[in-house]
Amino acid sequence: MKYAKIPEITIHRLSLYARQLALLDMNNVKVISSVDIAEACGVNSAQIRKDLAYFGEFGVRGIGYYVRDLLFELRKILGLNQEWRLGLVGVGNLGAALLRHAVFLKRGYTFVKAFDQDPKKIGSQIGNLVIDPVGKMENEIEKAGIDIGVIATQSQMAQECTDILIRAGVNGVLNFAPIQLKTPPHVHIENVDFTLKLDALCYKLTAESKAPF
Amino acid sequence: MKYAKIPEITIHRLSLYARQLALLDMNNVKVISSVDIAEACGVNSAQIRKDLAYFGEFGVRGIGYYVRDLLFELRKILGLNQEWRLGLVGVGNLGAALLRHAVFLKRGYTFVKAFDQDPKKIGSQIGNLVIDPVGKMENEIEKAGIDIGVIATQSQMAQECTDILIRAGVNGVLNFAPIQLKTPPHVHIENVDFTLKLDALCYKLTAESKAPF
DNA sequence: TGCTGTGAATAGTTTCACAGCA
DNA sequence: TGCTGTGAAACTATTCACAGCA
Repeated sequence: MKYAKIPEITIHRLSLYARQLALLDMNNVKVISSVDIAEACGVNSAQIRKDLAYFGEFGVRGIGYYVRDLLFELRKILGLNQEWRLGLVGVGNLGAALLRHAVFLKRGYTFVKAFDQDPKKIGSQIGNLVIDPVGKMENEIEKAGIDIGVIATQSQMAQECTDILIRAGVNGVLNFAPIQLKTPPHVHIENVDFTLKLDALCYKLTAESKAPF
Repeated sequence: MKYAKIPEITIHRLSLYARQLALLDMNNVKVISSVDIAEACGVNSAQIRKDLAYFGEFGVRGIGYYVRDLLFELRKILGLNQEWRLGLVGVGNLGAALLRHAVFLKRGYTFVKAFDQDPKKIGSQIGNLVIDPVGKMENEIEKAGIDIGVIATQSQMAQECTDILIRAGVNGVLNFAPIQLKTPPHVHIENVDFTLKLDALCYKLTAESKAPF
């Protein structure tokens, strides 16, 4: 085990491995080799062993990895062995869909607050959450003990809302708005940017049709 | 200009640059330097010049880049100077939100078909689209001339639906399901995976609180 | 034997630093 | 002068290949 700083991409892959192991565990698979995880995740097997080596030695030579043990370790590494409290900012089409999305709950993420600036939405209920005004955010976030802010506002509002989140003490932001947020270094941002992914698809489809065959 | 193969990450950055340039153009900025684009996008300025160099010489020494010209070139490179026809598979919370999402239309993407397997949803209307049964997909997709399939189904359905898309001749898939899709090499997949991003946030927030200060 | 863990080799990406040009 | 475009250097990530061990 090394004490180097861990590449971002390794973390993303660990999450991928964890997901795959959860699937295997559900199917009652007990032991698996790095080659088989690699196959399922579309990566090289040495990559997996290297990724894991940042954090310890989890395998058994000649055998492989015990699915449930490795899953447990990965969840511990990623910090998924605890409940995370999310606050949603912007309850438009996308925001509302996220609130209702089962994936979050299944994985220990709970939306405990939702904010919007539209007076027509404020006070209305989605699931068991009542939508609060953005004006109350700064106070409510601290009260509710929110760990992670989820930005699903229009792009124009995103920076302003993020600033409020940060003032309220939130250090992690999941940003769905297609904009580069400016934040102080202690705040962690992850962007979910599907317009960018769509553009990349278009490039590939276009470049391919231009290429000589 | 080089004829090397272009890294995926360069394409993603080009999309980022294009977005930034569109913003500048809207604000009537005429000329900009790589240093200023770099600042706005959070990258190194040499990076931008290198990325552009894959495709040509778009700048003027001593001056910088003409915003509108560079934007035009980037849109051409990415293939955004045409209309793209999208087909949605899975009209759940997320799928319905995507159909209603203004971002797509603003950028030349149009959903021309939507499919679901739920008999209660089939025939109902969202925007100006009537939801069709998944059973009709293979035929309808070819008829509708769909370029890109958007998977917003449950994970269990995602692979099956993708297979149908591919059989119907779709070569580009934007996948919102948290699963690694298996596809033949000529098919391009982009994954929009916010559970993975959330996990990464949790890691960073956790690792930080463990780190020595 | 058959796997993991890892040093070494390779491949890829980013940044520096400056020549070259409007 | 003040920028771009780009070789060279530095850095980072991936893959190979095999020692080491259950």
